[in-house]
Amino acid sequence: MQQCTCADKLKSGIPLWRPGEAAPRLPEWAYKSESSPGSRQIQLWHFILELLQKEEFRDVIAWQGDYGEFVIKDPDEVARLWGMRKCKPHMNYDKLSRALRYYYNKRILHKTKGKRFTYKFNFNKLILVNYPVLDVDCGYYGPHFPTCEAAMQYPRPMPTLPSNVMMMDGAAAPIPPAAPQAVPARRPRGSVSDSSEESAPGDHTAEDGAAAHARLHYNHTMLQAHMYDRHLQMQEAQQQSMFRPSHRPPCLIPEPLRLGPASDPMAFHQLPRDHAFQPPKIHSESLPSTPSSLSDYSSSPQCSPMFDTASGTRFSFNFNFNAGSPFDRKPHQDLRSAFTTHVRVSSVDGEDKARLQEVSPGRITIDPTKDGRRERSPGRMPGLLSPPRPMERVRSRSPQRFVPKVVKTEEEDEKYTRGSSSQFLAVPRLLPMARRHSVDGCITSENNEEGARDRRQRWSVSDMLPDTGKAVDQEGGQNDEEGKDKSIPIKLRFKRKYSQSQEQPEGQDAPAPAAAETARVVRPWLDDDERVTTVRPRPRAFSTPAELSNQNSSANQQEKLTPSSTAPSAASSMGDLRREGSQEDSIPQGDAARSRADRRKNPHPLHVRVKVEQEEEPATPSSRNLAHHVRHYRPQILIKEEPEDLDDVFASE
DNA sequence: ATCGGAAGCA
DNA sequence: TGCTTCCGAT
Repeated sequence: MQQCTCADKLKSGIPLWRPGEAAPRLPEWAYKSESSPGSRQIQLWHFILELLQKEEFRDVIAWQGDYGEFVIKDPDEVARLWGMRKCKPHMNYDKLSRALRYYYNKRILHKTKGKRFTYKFNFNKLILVNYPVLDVDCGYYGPHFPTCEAAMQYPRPMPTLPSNVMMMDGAAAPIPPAAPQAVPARRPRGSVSDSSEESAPGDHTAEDGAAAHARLHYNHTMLQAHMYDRHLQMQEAQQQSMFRPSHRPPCLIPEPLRLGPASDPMAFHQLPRDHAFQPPKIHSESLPSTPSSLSDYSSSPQCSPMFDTASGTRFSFNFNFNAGSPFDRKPHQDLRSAFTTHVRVSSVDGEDKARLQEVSPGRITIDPTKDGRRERSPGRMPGLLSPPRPMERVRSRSPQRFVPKVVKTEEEDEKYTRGSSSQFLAVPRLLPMARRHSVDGCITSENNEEGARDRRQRWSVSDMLPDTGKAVDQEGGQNDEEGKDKSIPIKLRFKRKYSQSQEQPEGQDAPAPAAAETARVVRPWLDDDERVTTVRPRPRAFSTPAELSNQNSSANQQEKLTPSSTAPSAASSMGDLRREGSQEDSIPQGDAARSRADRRKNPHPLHVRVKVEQEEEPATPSSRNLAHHVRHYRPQILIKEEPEDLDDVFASE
């Protein structure tokens, strides 16, 4: 019996059939599954990424348009190749596209509407699902298949990045990454195997499992943190370009320091360049012709998704910070969006608002006690930037000082529904709190009277927090209902109120604005699927609005954003924020005790509400496919930013 | 062209 | 579980 599988043939170099040939009559082995116990077949999206990486298939399938977007130029050929790989000689585009459509529900892909044969990867999803990005075991797949370390042609550390700022789970100091030599032997190309089992940290290295895991954790955190930073920088720049006269700062990011291996926690960039995967060009007509003034981002990366084909499970990106093409920016931003996921600012003081987008990974503070100014939220700081594996739903134990002011909009609601999934990477708008504005139908309280009432409302809310010891409704029994509710636990009372307000139709016949808004906006409890972490904004000195105001308008084109965009855009969000921040002179200082300079240098950390949000279940799953849908029901992360504490917010009003 | 239900397969 | 196959609807 011939046990030769497709995989065997591929490994041995025996072609199944050449692209372009008529569908052959396949030999017997071709009809056998290549799957065998312990090794899963290649998945379609892996395969797509493979093709996208290979130069020779540029005329068949290629990156195009936005980041993660690709166009199948020759559907029949792609189908044939896929069928070849899967030993399905009758594969065609109709079938292949059905498989692709299944990725819609899984949020791996979505269709680029209006563009034929054009789909877009949801790298956000991929990253989360395939966490960790880094692994100590990095397979090698030949020149087209980057090793992990090559994939992590990591941006050189920011000069401002202290060596001890990342503190995950209480770790006081970073664990240095393994030396490159520790990377295990390379796997020959062609071994299509799922390394999910075989690449567990420590499996192939001499280091002890805990250390490996810690390092992995660290690496992943660093990666995400850095991406997060770059994401924010990009948003900042783009947003500036949208709302400021054009003119660009000479250099947003200082020339990176060349750090030695000992001091460089992410020394991947010192690895040989020939391992680096040359990313597909992410050029496109949708990207702007960026003026040279933009190109002085010293560390603009070439950033391209890469699938670790050897592992079959990991997904990574290439950073080439030496190859800063202006065309890199959009992808770059999207990539970072993938890590920041959804950021919303709802309540910060003027300066923090203005600086929020400058949050630096080097300043992401997991251990909040470092700031001696005041005590922070206790308890574990969940992995906003380093999600635990597996993703766990953690209930924040003590959200005492945590008074979120989340303005929930229909837009936001829709954003997380499948219907608007075309904006996977969109970052929701940031809603300034100190001076709340009406956004998409949200009720405002701009005038003084309402503002005052609003303050009372919010104070009352904070007073109702369990830890204040003042669980007395200072609203003075606005209605009988509320008086009756006194016997109800506070949290439940608020939940009820919140729910009621959510059910209120927006717009006409709204109840008293302040009450409605307060009820809608303030949600002082943590839901079961929410957690709290803390982010410290990067010091203002790193980039100022004035510097950023020089941004030209090309980023606008780059984003292809319009005010009427269906989904809130990062840039518009940041625009809201920036405009708020620019009014800082008109906003009373939130922390009178601190000088402005001091606050620039040491911005208050921000509480971040991290929501592990279940995807919306697809509507009306069929009976048979119900289980199917459930299988694909995966969590996502929603990040909502919160003020460090109430003093800043309330004092600023 | 695209979508998605349904059933089947490994 | 991840498709593959088929097919009716839009």
